[in-house]
Amino acid sequence: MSSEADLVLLNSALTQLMRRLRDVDELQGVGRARLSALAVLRFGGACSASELAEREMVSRATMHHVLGGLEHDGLIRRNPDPEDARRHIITLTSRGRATIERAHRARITYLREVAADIAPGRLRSACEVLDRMRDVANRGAH
Amino acid sequence: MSSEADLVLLNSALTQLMRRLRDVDELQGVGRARLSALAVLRFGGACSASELAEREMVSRATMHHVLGGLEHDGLIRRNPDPEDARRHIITLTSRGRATIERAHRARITYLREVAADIAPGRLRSACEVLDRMRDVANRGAH
DNA sequence: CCATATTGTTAGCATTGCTAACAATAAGCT
DNA sequence: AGCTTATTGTTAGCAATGCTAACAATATGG
Repeated sequence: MSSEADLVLLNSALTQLMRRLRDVDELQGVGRARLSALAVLRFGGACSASELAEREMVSRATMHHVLGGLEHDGLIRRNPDPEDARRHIITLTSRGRATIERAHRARITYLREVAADIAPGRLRSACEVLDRMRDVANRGAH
Repeated sequence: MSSEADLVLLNSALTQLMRRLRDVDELQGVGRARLSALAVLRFGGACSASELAEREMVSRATMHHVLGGLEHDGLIRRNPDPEDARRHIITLTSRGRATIERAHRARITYLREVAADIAPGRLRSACEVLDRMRDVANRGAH
């Protein structure tokens, strides 16, 4: 039983906040898809290119291109899988890990600045609400 | 004085929720940049191509391409400005207006579903928090 | 052993973004 | 008036991110 006006406000706030986070990301000099792939590797662990494509909900061909760029920039390595000659296990290089951690820090720092004048209790409640919404949304997305 | 863990959670929830909203957008059969341009025209009013580019924080060349696609699909019109022969005033066609309103409805409907089990008071508070954060972020972005 | 599936790869396309250049037009200054 | 400068739309050309369709190499299941 949520108010229409609340949801409209939420939609535009989400959209514009996300745009600002994109601006923060762009300062890293690594594209969105590449940064996102690094994040999946960092927080989800090493895996094959196909599995990475699946986690990112992107085609294998697209992930192949993204990984090509990341490898060219020395942020990942493609290691042959000893148990399956078709596969490559994708791992972060130390530069790759440093890059994604720096980008993550930049986002958190930015969010802290932007939330500076929000009462801690209200902020926490809002985070819980969004986390719950994310959960419900992801449940439906599979 | 915001907790690190809250902000980390907020970042991932924002990112993933936004991805779901993108999925909803894609069902409209109109690309992101085009949908966004339609939204600016619908909720900000008719304006020139350059002004549209500025509002979307995108180059004139990029906006020119986006408008080309929208015009080709019959969603906007480029009308010569009687007061300035260089300019075109961009207006929505009725199909363009219908398209952006349908897309907006789809987003709101989706958010309502995803927030179905959140208590109205908590949801409202969360919306206010995000609205405030958006305000602060946009203040810094100009 | 043979059919089928999976994995990575390539080719080719569309969309979204950029910068650099250009012509037409407007605006400002002397 | 004329001359310079700024703005507007446009084009060309590039890069990144996405797609599908096809292919070879390899696994897997009968």
